[in-house]
Amino acid sequence: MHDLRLLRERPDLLRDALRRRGALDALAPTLERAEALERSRREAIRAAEAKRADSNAISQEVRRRKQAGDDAGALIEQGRRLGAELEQLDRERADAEAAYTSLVAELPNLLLADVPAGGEEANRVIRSWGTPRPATAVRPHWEIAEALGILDLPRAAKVAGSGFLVFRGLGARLVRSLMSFMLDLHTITHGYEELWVPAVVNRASMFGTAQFPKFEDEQYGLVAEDLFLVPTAEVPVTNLYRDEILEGATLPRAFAAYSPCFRREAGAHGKDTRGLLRVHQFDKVELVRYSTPEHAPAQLELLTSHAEAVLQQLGLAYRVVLLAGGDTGFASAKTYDLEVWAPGVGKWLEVSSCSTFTDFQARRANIRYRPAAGGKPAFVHTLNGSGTAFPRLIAALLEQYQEADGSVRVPDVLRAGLGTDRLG
RNA sequence: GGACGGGUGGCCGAGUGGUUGAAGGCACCGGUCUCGAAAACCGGCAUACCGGCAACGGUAUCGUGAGUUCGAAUCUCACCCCGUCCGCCA
Repeated sequence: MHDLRLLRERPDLLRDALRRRGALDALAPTLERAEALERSRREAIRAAEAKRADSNAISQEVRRRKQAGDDAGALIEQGRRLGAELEQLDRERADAEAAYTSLVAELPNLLLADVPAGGEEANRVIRSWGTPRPATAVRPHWEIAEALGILDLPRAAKVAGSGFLVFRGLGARLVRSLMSFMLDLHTITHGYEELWVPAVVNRASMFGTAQFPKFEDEQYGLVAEDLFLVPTAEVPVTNLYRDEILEGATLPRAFAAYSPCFRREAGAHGKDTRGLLRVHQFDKVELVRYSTPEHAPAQLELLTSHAEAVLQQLGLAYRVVLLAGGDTGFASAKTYDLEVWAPGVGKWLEVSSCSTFTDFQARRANIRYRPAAGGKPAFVHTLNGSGTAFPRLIAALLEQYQEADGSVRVPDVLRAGLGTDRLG
């Protein structure tokens, strides 16, 4: 959600962001309609409020006359007629406002100045870490996992459907170990507060983080309850402080939460369908930070470094990619993707996406802070990043650490949790 | 799932149809007093939108939404949430 005043006074900023997102052509008509709607909206508000003022004045006069013992019958009749007119004007106002806000809700966030224009091809690798294992003589992870008996895709498909997972034995224990490893790293070393949150959320939460209304068809819903399975812990964690005012002195605040994540992946049929690359339910430890506006850019760098630490401790080669405008998510103002090298499939796999949302989510969710220096409450900046998503990480681990004899070496930091230094 | 009670400003809390955006208190800000502080006292203190260069004016907001009424925090209905008791249950 944008500041409506900014929208009115600096439409050039929005146009620039849309251009860098490569969405200007697609959204220019929306923008023009919004600008036209804004005018009729204001006219409707003015008309309705003027009529309401008349109506209020009549009510006051009725009261005065009644107290004075005078007859108010004619006035009451006048008020009645005014009320009918008012109803009409109010309806027009409501229609104009609804049309305008629903249109504005479709506009993506502005972009920070250093986000490159263009689509995926304009993404920039900012830095790399580790030595990628050559993509030769390494089997893809689904073959390794099947051979080790730690993943049972056919039975997962039987009990739930394609795109769902059953880990078994050390595979299941690997998931559990990753959960502990990541949460310990972020809470003990990086200072995050650990949260355990609902796996379902309501509409207001989905709107707050901007999954709704634009991406409703990506979500699994519990129809009878009007609740939705979380696509990421970002939703419950960011909405934790919805409609609240935080003390400025308590910022920045940092939360780490494990949750299962559910995504319909509508429209992604046929892409990365094998193995662990794209599934409907996966596990993730999510990092969320609340910041004042001035510190948010630095907070994004810090958050990204915390997600990177996971990969470093696991000894996995990765690269940090600054997404171009066209690849940057709807609500994000700037995003770094962390891509881990998976030699078996010969691809860099996105295991984390670290973003700053400026005040875009905070407006929608009405999350404010009272500046420590005093002054009016202002919207916080929200940030989040995966730290990290499990399935693709597991794929990279299996492919990176497979030995010639078919077994898989376990990185040091997972040995205690797994109770072994070798799978197979 | 059933019965009853309740949701008012940053917080607590009055208010059951008419100058109530809403008493009072706390917190916060400014001042007087003081060497300084506390206390006491005085004053200030919601947000959003619309119009206006501005002073200022208007409108909305008492859980949410609809309704009754000339007029709703106050009456009606639905829903949400919290509490207490009962039932059920891992």
